[in-house]
Amino acid sequence: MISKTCGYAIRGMVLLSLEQNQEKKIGIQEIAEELSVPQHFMGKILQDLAKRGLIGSVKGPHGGFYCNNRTAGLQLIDVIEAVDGLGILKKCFLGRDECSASNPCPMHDDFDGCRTAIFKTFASKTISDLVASVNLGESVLMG
Amino acid sequence: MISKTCGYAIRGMVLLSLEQNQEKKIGIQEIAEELSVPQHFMGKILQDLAKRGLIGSVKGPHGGFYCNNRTAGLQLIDVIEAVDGLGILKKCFLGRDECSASNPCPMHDDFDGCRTAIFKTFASKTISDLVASVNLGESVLMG
DNA sequence: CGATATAAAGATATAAAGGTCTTTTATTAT
DNA sequence: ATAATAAAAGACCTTTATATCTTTATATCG
Ligand code: FES
Ligand code: FES
Repeated sequence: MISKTCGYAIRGMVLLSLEQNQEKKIGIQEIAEELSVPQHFMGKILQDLAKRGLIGSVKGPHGGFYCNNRTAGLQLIDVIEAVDGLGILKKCFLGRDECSASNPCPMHDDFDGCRTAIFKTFASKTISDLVASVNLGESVLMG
Repeated sequence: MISKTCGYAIRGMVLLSLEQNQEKKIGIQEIAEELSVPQHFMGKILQDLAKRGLIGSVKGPHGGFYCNNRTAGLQLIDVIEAVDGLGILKKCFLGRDECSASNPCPMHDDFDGCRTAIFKTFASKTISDLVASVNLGESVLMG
C-alpha cells in the first residue's frame, strides 16, 4: 500500500492541523513524541513537505512547523503523490512490468475494482476530514 | 500490497498448472523465460513452495517442478500466507504499530472496507480460477 | 551584536526486498 | 559405476526503505 513514510507524513499534517491556533508552531521533537515516530526521520519528511509547500516552517527560536493555507484542504491523494508518487496505484498485482486493462493478468479485473475504490477514497478525503474525525473522538493518531 | 516474490509465486504456480499434462515437469530455466522473471530468484521461490508442499519437484534429468494434487485447488490466500504471511493484511494504513477497530486511526473505517473486499477476493480465488482465465484467453501471465 | 533555538541539509547506518552466482545433492541415463 | 542433469542450498551483491547522527543555516531575543 502506501509507504510508512507517507503514513507518517499524513499523520504529521493532521497533528499540525489539530493543534493549529493560527500562530502556533510545533517543533519536530514534540511532533515525534506525540506520534511516537523517529524524530530525525520525521524531520526529513516534514522538511520535504515544507519544501513542496504542503506545510509551512520557520527556523529559530519559537519556530517549527505549521499549517499553511493549503494544508487543511489537501486531499490524501495530493500527499501520496508528493511522497510516494502515483506509481504505487498503477502496479500489477502479480508483479508484471505493466498493468493494463487491454493486456491484463488474471487478477486484474478483481484487483482493479478494489484499487479504484481505494483511489476514490484517497481522492475525496482531505486532511481536514481526518482532523474532524479525531476531533470528534472517533479516532486517534497514535497508539 | 503483496510482495513481488508472492506475485512471482502465484504466476509460477499458474504456469505449472497450465502446462500440466500429468507427467510433465518444467525446469526453472523454462519457467523463468516464459514469465520473464529472474531465473535464480524464481528458483528460490519455487523451491520454497515445494518445501512447503504447495507444488512438487524432482531433481535430475527430466526433473523440474510440477503441480501436485494440492496445487490447483489452493486459494490465493494460502499462497500469500505461505510467502508473505497474513500480517500484510493487518497493517495500519497510516503506519501505526497496531490496526484495530477499537482504537482506529482516522482512515481505518474506509481502508478496512477496501481491505476486506480484497481479502474476500483472495480467499475465494483459486489457482485453477486463474488458470481458467488464461485458458479462455481473457488474460496473460507475462508482459 | 552575540547567544540560542530550531529547521535544513548532509553523511552515514541498518534492515529488508530483490537479485546473482557458485557449490552441493539427488536423480536419471548410459 | 560414471557422467550428465537439474533442483537445493548457500554465499554474496544491489537497491530501496527506514532510521540516526552531525553539521550548517536562519530566525529570535536579550
Ligand atoms: S495487469 Fe495485473 S493487476 Fe493489472
Ligand atoms: S488503525 Fe489505521 S488502518 Fe486500522
